[in-house]
Amino acid sequence: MDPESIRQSLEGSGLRCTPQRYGVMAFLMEHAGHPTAAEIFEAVNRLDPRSTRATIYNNLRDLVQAGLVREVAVEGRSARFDAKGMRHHHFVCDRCGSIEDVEWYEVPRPAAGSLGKRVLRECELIVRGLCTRCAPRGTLSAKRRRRVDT
Amino acid sequence: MDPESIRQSLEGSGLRCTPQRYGVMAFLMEHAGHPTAAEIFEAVNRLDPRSTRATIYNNLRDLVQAGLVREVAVEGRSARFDAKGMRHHHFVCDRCGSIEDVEWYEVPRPAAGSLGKRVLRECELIVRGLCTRCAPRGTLSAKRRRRVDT
DNA sequence: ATCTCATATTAGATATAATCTAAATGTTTC
DNA sequence: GAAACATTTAGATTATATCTAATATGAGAT
Ligand SMILES: [Mn+2]
Ligand SMILES: [Mn+2]
Ligand SMILES: [Zn+2]
Ligand SMILES: [Zn+2]
Repeated sequence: MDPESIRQSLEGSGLRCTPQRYGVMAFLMEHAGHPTAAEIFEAVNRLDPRSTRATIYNNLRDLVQAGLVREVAVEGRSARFDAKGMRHHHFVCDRCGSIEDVEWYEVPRPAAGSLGKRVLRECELIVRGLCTRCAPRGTLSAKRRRRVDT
Repeated sequence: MDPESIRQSLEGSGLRCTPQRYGVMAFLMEHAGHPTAAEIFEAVNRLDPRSTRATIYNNLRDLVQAGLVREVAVEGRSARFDAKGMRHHHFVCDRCGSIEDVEWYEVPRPAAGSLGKRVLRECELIVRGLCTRCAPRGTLSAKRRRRVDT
């Protein structure tokens, strides 16, 4: 990912380009795996400038507010994050819980009658099933939902 | 909601129909508002047999395992629950964060090519926008995402 | 290049949500 | 009614996220 373009998208959103913030943004752009704050913390600190937990959370909050990052809507304990690049849907594995991107396509909107006075902005999809790694092991025992390690 | 049918769905899933468990299930069936564990705790205890926090969580876990209840996939700190009655999609308000049901309809599946070897089970929709209460106030200031009280 | 100050980072404390523990209570089976 | 099993309970514990207020720093102004 182009370092200069990251700097520019940060500054274009009125955010200073600090090493810590840059690290979070760069990591999210390079990893479409929807990491948790803890995973981001560990990853960016494995390289250089040691960020604090608080800094990671602060930056995630700022990046979300700026519209560069979003928190992914999934069930489960900890928030997962996603650099907002190309629009896309999500696939969630019943067995291991991994979340993968699914190529964007327009989805038919609910009938006007069923929406009432609500103002609709977007329709996003959550596709569920078994991921490539879990599919072979059969459709049973989709219980544990334990995230297998990459 | 018919008390006897609740009892039956519990026992049909191999769960004993205790007052505490019944209370959780009945509350979820009567309130399509996707309450948190804390909200359920407070509500069922406002009536009679005082459940413990642990009991609420235990029963939610059991009900989810039994397939009678699901945890709703949304962003945010605490888990939200939903009695699995009729299939439906969800609407999430950008402004107040409220989650409402949207009448079910089949959604076109992703192209086979974009799914790869994944095994697809279901496609559910998250519709975003402004709820009936928030729509009049205009589309701006969709920032706070503070849940307004009912 | 240096100054300046709004912004950002930090360590640690605190808050909140969820789970665990082991003991007590309730229910079913024999 | 005793044994076996399921459920509830209070309280401790863990996990996740946020807050605080002291310090450091980046980027524009000079
Ligand atoms: Mn994604
Ligand atoms: Mn629902
Ligand atoms: Zn999987
Ligand atoms: Zn609203």
